[in-house]
Amino acid sequence: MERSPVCLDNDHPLQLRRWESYRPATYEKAASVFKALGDEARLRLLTLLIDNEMCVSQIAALNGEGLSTVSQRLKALRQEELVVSRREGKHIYYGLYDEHITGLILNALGHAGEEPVAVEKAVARR
Amino acid sequence: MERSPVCLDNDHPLQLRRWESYRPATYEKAASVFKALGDEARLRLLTLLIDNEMCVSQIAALNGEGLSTVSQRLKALRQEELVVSRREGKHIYYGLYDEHITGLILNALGHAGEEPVAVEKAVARR
DNA sequence: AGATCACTTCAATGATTGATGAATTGATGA
DNA sequence: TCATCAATTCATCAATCATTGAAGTGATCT
Repeated sequence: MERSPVCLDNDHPLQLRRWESYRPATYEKAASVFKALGDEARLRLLTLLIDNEMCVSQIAALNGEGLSTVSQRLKALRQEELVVSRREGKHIYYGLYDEHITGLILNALGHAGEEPVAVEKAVARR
Repeated sequence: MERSPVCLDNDHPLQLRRWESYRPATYEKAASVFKALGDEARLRLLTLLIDNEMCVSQIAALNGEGLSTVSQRLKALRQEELVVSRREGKHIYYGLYDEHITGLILNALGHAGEEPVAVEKAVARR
């Protein structure tokens, strides 16, 4: 690995309390949830489930996608506890895990939907 | 592609208002922000920046990593407007883009840090 | 101006990831 | 019980991603 500069000699004071206060498993878990959300197809699927509890074949038909494609996506979301499933007759219905998930998605879409900000924003924020 | 079942014949009523109300670009942008957050190394780096505005070589030295590794990570975060940079003398200092980012990270870490929930949680929520 | 320093960009590599058809599971209905 | 249907799992392939050393950039200092 390349050598790091030695600017620490110049005595940058640091307070690492918050950074150190989380366990490795916490970072791992939080990152894996974000990763599950970080795919356009999965995010659209989650948004769809805000208004409608739906079965797998419905979702597949609605988007013209394969069953296994949709099922794999739902598996990823289930593993992160973003959705829950429920069998009813021949169908398995999926819905969002809880209201916290709804808030997370709507919040993100709300921010992403805003117009591009001015270049000066990063400076003006202080 | 495999054939979809035809359960739509069974007449599932749907209301797609919210799902349809977002533009493709909105989903794309929101997903790409989540994707940037969905990497453990980047998430740790962001958390570090909550308490400390830091220069690249400081970060690298703190974790025993290469300069270019850290610089590439910061580039990804910059592109999603999660961090801002500022030159001061020989150093370039990085900090979080705004307080909204701080809230997003702390919220996610807070949830991820909770103890594993009971199996019945998904049922009990209704 | 020339040298040095902090950082960024480039390019190559290995590791993950998402989509997909085929095979499988498990519940339902004849 | 046997056939059917919805959904899942498996295995493969292409595409994307993170890391890393080397080369490049641009500001600072003498």
